[in-house]
Amino acid sequence: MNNSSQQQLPQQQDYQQQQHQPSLVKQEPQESIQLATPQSYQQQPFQYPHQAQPSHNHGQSYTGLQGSSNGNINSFSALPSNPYNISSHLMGLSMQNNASSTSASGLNSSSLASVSSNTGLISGTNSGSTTPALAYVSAPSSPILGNLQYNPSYNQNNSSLYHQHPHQQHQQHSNQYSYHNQQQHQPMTSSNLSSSFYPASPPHQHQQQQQQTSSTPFTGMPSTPLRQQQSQYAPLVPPMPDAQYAQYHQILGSALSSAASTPYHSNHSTPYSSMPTSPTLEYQQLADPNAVQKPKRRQVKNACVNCQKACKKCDEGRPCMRCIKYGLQETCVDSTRKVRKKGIKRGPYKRKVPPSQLGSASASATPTLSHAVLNGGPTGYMSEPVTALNSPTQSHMLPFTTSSSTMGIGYGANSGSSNGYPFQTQGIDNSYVPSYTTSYSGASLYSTPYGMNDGGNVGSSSSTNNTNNSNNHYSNLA
DNA sequence: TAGGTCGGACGCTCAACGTT
DNA sequence: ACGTTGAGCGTCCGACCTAT
Ligand SMILES: [Zn+2]
Ligand SMILES: [Zn+2]
Repeated sequence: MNNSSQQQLPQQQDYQQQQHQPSLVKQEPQESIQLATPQSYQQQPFQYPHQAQPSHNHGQSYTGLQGSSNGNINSFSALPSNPYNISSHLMGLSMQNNASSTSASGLNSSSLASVSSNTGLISGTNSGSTTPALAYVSAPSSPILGNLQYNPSYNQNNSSLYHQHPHQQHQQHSNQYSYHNQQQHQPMTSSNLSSSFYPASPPHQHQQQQQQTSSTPFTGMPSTPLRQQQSQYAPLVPPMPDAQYAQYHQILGSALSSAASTPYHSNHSTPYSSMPTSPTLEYQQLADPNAVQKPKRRQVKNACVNCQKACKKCDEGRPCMRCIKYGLQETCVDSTRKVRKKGIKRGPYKRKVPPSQLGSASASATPTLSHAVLNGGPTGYMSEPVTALNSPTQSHMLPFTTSSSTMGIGYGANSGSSNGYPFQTQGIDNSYVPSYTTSYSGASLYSTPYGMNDGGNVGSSSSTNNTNNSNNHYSNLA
């Protein structure tokens, strides 16, 4: 128990947007949580390629570690009655020790530590070193806490960000909440962040990464298999019984067997009404009813933090169906979104060519429809070859210019053109090279200076000065 | 069989562009 | 001023694995 850690809670909670958005930092009442003396978790040195960070940002210091070597750290003197949420108020302790970080006051100088409120997870990273680690602090009275856990999450430059979404990280300099739900957005406070530790998902240890090898940054993992440890708290939060689930949602039984299978709920605005067989898909009517196409997927504007981390379907309700199912209601809050950067020059736009000039290319679509043009896409765009049976039927608008203009042909566009290179090529082969076996990805085909991949996931923010990262999975945080 | 991970496909939004 | 383009960035499908 380290009193000092308690004292620092308040000041360390602003792990994330502290400097840029002070106002968003919510000072939550700190609870008396007693933490074991933080110890720098250095015993498991492992290294990861500096450059080759795993996609998905596994290494970001979402949850790093800080914990006693034996994992038995103490007690949460004030555990909430809610079995599913140990404490939504526990403060995240965060410290960092990297060059760019802000002051590292506190606990172990060498690490960034944080306490996951709802799980009691204490995490920290040692950005400067190669020994990030994560520990779960067991809370005796807690039904869901496990014990020491090593987290492969390593940290990159931005270790200062606690439980932050990769995409958000790259923009820490302009941290702002999404224009989307500003009023709903909550600062990444402990309660909110804690949610970022997805109880139902133990620390992310992707198998492949661990056992592997070159591709894995976690080659030097501790001898103890993470998976083994995970099992201890596998369901950190046991799924809520269906009955309860049903009650919660006020819907009848059978429909509740699983959130996935029965996404519909009156409280959830997401239109599930015409739900096809696929449980998690939401569909929209296609422009062409005759076309046998893959229905368009609908997304919620803002997934909750839990779903976001799990990369699972969320809905508009709060708590969302999924969180309800897993007893994560308390941490089901909207995830934050960054504000799109402005002032980015894009270069000249291509002009679409009228259908008539496209030859046989079928371009039936509405000319004015700029987005999600189905089948054939807008004029001047060619949809993927039919040969791509597996390929998404959504037309990935592959801009191809009929005119022999100098316009860049071949953006390796993906959705909406995410991966194209705006105007330059910088030596990169911009030509469009279809690779339809599965789905092509401009990113995979061409490496960009930014390691661009798809729109949002990897290196999306590429054009920014972001250092960072790569993907959008919150994994490690569990 | 259920649930966790996570690569990457796909969708949405909106500022930059272009045109009127 | 308004329509279009397409990049930024988010969601979440679905394959793969492990645990039960
Ligand atoms: Zn959700
Ligand atoms: Zn939720």
